[in-house]
Amino acid sequence: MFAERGYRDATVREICAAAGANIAAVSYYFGDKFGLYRAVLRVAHDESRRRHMSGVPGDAPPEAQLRAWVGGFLRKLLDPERPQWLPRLMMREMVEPTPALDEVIEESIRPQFDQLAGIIAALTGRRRASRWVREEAVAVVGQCLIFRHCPVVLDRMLGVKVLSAGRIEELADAVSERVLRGLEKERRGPGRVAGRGARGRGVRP
Amino acid sequence: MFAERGYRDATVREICAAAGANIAAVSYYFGDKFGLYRAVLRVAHDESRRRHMSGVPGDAPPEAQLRAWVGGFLRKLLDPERPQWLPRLMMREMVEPTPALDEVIEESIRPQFDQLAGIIAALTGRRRASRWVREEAVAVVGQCLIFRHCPVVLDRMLGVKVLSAGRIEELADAVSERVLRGLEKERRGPGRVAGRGARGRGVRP
DNA sequence: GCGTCATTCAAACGTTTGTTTTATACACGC
DNA sequence: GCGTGTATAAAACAAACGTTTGAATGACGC
Repeated sequence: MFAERGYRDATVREICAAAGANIAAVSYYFGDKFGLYRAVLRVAHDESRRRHMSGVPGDAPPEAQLRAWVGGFLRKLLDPERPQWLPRLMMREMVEPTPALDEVIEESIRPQFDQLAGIIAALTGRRRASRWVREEAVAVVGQCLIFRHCPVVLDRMLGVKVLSAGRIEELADAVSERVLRGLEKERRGPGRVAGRGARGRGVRP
Repeated sequence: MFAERGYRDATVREICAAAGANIAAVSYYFGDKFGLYRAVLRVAHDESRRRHMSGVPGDAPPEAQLRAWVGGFLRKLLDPERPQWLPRLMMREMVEPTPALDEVIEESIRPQFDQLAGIIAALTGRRRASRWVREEAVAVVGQCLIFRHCPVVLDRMLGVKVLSAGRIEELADAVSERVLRGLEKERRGPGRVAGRGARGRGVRP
């Protein structure tokens, strides 16, 4: 409910009603409403970390790694079959930061971002910590986040429901191919498979 | 105040106090709180449209148009010298849509988006309304929006303050160059009367 | 001067909010 | 059985919210 309606709009009465608990329970167990929110946030990115860290094979060519990373990220953001409140809660925390944001950044966002930067570094032969690589990574993240950030607007601009389950892998293909096209000139020899390296790995349902 | 604290958290009493007006004025002039919000939203994107529509020269080469569009968009989002509440308000409306979102989409977002799609169409020779062009446009928007969406996180990931005034043009350069790199293969020559219609081989399967 | 209208103001209204209180039910050691 | 500590329940609490009321103010035409 915090994810869906925001901290302020989610009332303890509704939360307790949905949980089948008494209103006084939140004060009894968490001190106050914000204590409950912090607890929710904690289990949120515990869950998030456990789910995502797997899935990007370290020995595959970097093109495939990029496709796998984008796919994992988009599934985490959009897959209707997994709890949507996880990414929604983090989105909210970014747009409207509470004192709890720092913890989310260090424990959940940075490791994932560094992983992506590593893949781009491997693709281009540049240093993972370089400004250029990190800005490219930001561009990749931006292309993914917009789908979670304003799906309603995108549905209207594209004329389709982006959030539908089948579309996710298509989106991941499109994003990673676009990124690879953009990096074409910078790509170094070994893994060079003319953009096809990333294909065919999709876990289509 | 709606932009800074959200519709719900901004109270009528605070707004009226800051405006030097009486509390009953909002009921008298706007009907209720939401009427006031809609009025604010209206002047917001009136202002927004007036400011942005200028500046993208229609007769320049499409590469320059793209750079101008991105620059204008990023300045609108980030320039600390112009009122920040404008883009913040729209961001909020996207993340947490109210019944007023429809109006914002049609009157403010869509014209701007179509303008970008037109530029990409001119760059690649594809139809402005095609799915491919519109998805490329979404990618451009995504790369820009992320800077307004979660500046705090980006500062931490990049190790610099992205919002500083001097950086905006650098960012615009980086984004438009990255996009042009990604469209390289699709670009048609500067002699721009080349064949109309769908350019043979689609990238999409 | 006077009535009329639009506007402003302080006060009050009825809800809803997060939180606290008070009472009750249950489990366990002795 | 009994006291003790823990968990749940319903009710009450004060504060804050959006909104309404009714009186006061001022300008204007006649």
